[in-house]
Formats: sequence, C-alpha cells, structure tokens
Amino acid sequence: MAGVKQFDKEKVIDRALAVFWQRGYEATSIQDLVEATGIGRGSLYGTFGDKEKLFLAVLDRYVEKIGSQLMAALSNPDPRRAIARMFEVMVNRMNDPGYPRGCLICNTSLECPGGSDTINRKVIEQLSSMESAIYQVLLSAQAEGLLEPGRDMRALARFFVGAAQGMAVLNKTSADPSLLSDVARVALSVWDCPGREVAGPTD
Amino acid sequence: MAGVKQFDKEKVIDRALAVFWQRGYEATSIQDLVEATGIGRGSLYGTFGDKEKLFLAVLDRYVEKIGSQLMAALSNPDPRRAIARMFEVMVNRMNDPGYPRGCLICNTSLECPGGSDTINRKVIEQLSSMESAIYQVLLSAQAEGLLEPGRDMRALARFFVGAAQGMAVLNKTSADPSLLSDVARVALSVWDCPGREVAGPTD
DNA sequence: AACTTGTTTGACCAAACGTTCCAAGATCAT
DNA sequence: ATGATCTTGGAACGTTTGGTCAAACAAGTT
Repeated sequence: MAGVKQFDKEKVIDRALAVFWQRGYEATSIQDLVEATGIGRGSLYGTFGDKEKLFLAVLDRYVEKIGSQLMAALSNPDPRRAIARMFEVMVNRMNDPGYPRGCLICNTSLECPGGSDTINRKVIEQLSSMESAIYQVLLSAQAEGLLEPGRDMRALARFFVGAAQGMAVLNKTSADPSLLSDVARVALSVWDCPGREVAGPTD
Repeated sequence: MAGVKQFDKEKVIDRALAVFWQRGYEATSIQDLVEATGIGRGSLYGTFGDKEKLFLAVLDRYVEKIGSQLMAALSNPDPRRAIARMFEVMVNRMNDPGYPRGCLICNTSLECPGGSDTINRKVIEQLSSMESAIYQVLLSAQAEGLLEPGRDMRALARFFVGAAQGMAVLNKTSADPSLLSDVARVALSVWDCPGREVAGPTD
C-alpha cells in the first residue's frame, strides 16, 4: 500500500458533525465542509462517497457520542433516577456553549425535503429506540411498584420523548439556561402525578 | 387605474402556505411556488417583492389561521379547560390529513441557516406570545384557587409550550393518531400534580 | 379609437450548488 | 532509484437557485 491518508477520518467526521449540527443538512454546502474539515473536495468524496453518505456517518457519530450519554443515563438502576438523569444530561449539554444548539436528530427530522429515505429511516429509528429504552425503564419501575400499575406506560414513554424533542426546539430558539431546566422539571413531575393520564379525552 | 390583478392574493398566500408548511422555507424553490400558485414568476415578485417577503406574509397568514385557533381555545373562561382545549385543537389539527404535518412555526424555528433576522424574530415572537397567553391563563387559574399558589407558573407555561413543540416534532415523523393524544394527555396531567415542579434539581 | 396605467409571461442572468475528473504529489515495495 | 498505488487539491461541469427585465397584454379614461 502507498499513498497514505493525510488526515484523521474520525476528526473529519467530528468537524462535519459540528457544521451539520449547527447549520442543518441542506444548508451545509460542500464548500462549508471543505473549510470546516480542512481537507479538499476530492478527499471528501474519495473518503465518504457523497454528501449523503458523509451525513449518515455523521449521524452515526452523533448517536455514538451524544445519544449514548442519554442511554447511559437511562441505565441507572433506579428507574425514577434514570429518567431524571436523562433530562439532566440533556439540560446540561444543551446549556453547554461548547455544543451547537438543539439536537441533530430533532433538526433532521424536521428537514423534510422528501430527503433521502435512508436518512429519514435512521432518524425515526433513533427516536423509537429512545422511546423503547424509556419504556423499558418505566416497565421495570412498574414491576418494582414505583409506578401505579394502572398507568399508561406507553403514553408516558411517548410523552418523555416528546418533552425531549420540545426541549430541543426551545433550545434552538433561546439560550436561557433556566428555560430547559424549568421544562425538564415539570416534565419529570408527571412521574409523581396521580395516574390521570389513563383517563380518556383531555377534559 | 387599469391593468387589474388576475388572481386572488389571499388564495396565492394560502397555496404558498401549504407548500412552505410541507417542504420548509429553504427547500421550497420559486419554481415550486410558481407551480403551486399557478401564477408567473414576475407576478410573484411584483406582488410580494421576494421570497423572504412572501414567506413573511405566509407566516402572518399561518398565525392568523392556525395560531388564532390556539388563542381562541386559550380564551376559554375555565382555565383548566382552556389549556385542555388548546391541546385538543392541536391534536385534532395535526391528525387531520387535510393539513400538512407538523407546525410551520416549529419547522421554521429549526431552519437555522443564519436565516433572515426578520423571520427568526417573527418566530420567536410567536412562541413567546403563546407562552404569555398560557401564562395568563395559569395566573387566572391561580387567582381562582384552581392551582396551588406555590407552583411555578412561569415554568408551567414554558413546559406547555415545550410540549406543544414536541408534539409538532413527533407529528412530523409519525402519523399515528394515538401518539399525539397520548402526549397531550400526559402533558395536561401535570395540572393535577402535587406542585413538585417548585423543587430544585430534577432529582 | 387612442392613450395611460398597471399586470403577466417567459426568457434571461449571475451565483451557488453537488459532483466529477485529472495532473501533481506522496508513500511504499522492489 | 524506479515504478506502482493511492491521496490530494483545485479546475471544471451541468443543474438549480433566487432574482431581473422587457415585450405583449388587459382594462379603465378621455
């Protein structure tokens, strides 16, 4: 073998992640990526194929770096604390100026442009894997008697995912650190609610 | 005066609204708008100035047609019912196949492209006007003794806005009608919570 | 009927887009 | 050293973008 790569592929993905996260998929041009990564057009295409394939690699990286933190929080043995830690991790990261605002998965899910099925599938897969993880935590909470047996666990899991997405949206439009902790605190408080969500319509 | 318009400006805005709502601002090309509205390029530019100004008109129209329904629901004299009706209106509309998925305001708020300040300002203004309206409802609930005096009304209002945004995101990725009503039902249940959201950190 | 005023249409423009391609350079095996 | 192999960077390509413009047209006014 000869002609060895002059750059670290993982570092390039990280740089690309930062740009895609901040600007979105469509709004990020190849030129942006060239400047952000410091490598040439040819190297980008030679290494990743095309823009979409690079973005898929970036999505994987995001799940691996960011999503895994949520999953780790959810694996806390105390179910109540698992959910609480998940929100805590989210709030801390979103309020950390070192990260771009919002959530890449959330941003991408709203970038409809009939965008590639592969991308959309990956986004949906990620959201539903988060819902499953939360659902399992709730089930074990129920098994331990920490949640009333009558409560709708599926609805609760869906709600927590929805709250997380809502926080991602708010974080994109406002930098107020208290905003996210307010939302997270109230969202978590449903845990201690009388099980009203089993009822029918909203009134 | 002579040379009279051959089309209904309001109808054009409605058609443009449908396209922007479905595809997003950046992803909608002038050509898309020409085809959707049925009028020529020149007429579009002659009437609205440019793409951004047209979009601002579309945003106004959205607030007037869709946002107003939420505001109307919030004006219900019974505060508890006002919030419930707001969610009900949202769920019904989002599950109505006659409307594009998601929420134009929410979609736009995530389309960062350093997009025009005017657009961003309008989006933020709309979100904060929704929060204010909810906040006022909560205050009057508190005044009527329907909510414990110790609860954090600002946090509650922020939470309800966040939940609404989260629902918009979920609605964009899934068409399951039960999903949104699940989330809305749980979100509303915080009303009947013991006032735990006044506490400090999430655990 | 002629003129004025404004609208409509589609050709046209420069810029930016994602992608391709190739000459030049770098590294290893021999 | 020489050749083979792969990488690199930038020029170039075709397409699409938002925006402009002028000629053709329709409707009032006189």
